[in-house]
Amino acid sequence: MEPNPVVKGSLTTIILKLLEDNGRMYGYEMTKAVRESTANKMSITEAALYPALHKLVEDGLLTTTSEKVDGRIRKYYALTKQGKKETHSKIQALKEALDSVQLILNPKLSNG
Amino acid sequence: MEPNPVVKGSLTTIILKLLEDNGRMYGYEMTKAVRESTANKMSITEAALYPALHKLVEDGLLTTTSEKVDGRIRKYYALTKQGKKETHSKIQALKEALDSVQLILNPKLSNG
DNA sequence: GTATTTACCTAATAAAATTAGGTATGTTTT
DNA sequence: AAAACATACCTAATTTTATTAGGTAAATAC
Repeated sequence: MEPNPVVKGSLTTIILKLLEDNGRMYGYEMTKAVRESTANKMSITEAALYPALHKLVEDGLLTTTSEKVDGRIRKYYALTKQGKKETHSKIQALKEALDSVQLILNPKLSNG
Repeated sequence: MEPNPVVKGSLTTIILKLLEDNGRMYGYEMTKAVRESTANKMSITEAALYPALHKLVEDGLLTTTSEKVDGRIRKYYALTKQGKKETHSKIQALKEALDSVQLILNPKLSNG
């Protein structure tokens, strides 16, 4: 079974959360981390991931450093000070949004 | 506090869910239902809603009937047979997607 | 009679993801 | 050694979806 793409609009926040938890990561590592933590149910596609990473750097939320490991280039990403600040509020906002959708999918039956 | 828009990509499934629960509804009613069931935390904007409804009709998942109530037109929407079928799988898919994001936001700490 | 609520809608733009690739090195399998 | 798979980066074109920013019109509340 192919893993499904992650919930739309959540990618940026997921990246920030991964970096908050792990300090620094490279792109390919993030795709594996998501597949693992969701038991292969969801994945982030590289075609969505890399542009999102570049935008976060552009917006000043991430910094990047390249390293050669085993003959291959890795671009590590880490949160900037500003990135750390915004991470908290974005995670909070996403959690609340998810909770609201849950409320709609599991509405209160209480009318009596 | 203004309610936030609903999680991106979830609108179509939310519409189907509302109609599954309520039999038939009109657009404006759906916007109120979402605000109510989320305690005014989330709303669906009409600018997103109406095009989404029209597309669902076009795709054969909804039918519509117009009624004049208190001098104003209401366009009621209801699930077609095909709409009912697809509703189940779309709700299931959205639930799994939400669960996966939850797993990423609340990762297992279990490494020992 | 003004504001708010009900009730529908669209056009232009922006944001985000998908589709569909491409490049290159290292590792494993046959 | 060739083929397949995994690692690791990337982009261009398109599509999907939502936002911004309105508009129309009738009923109701103030």
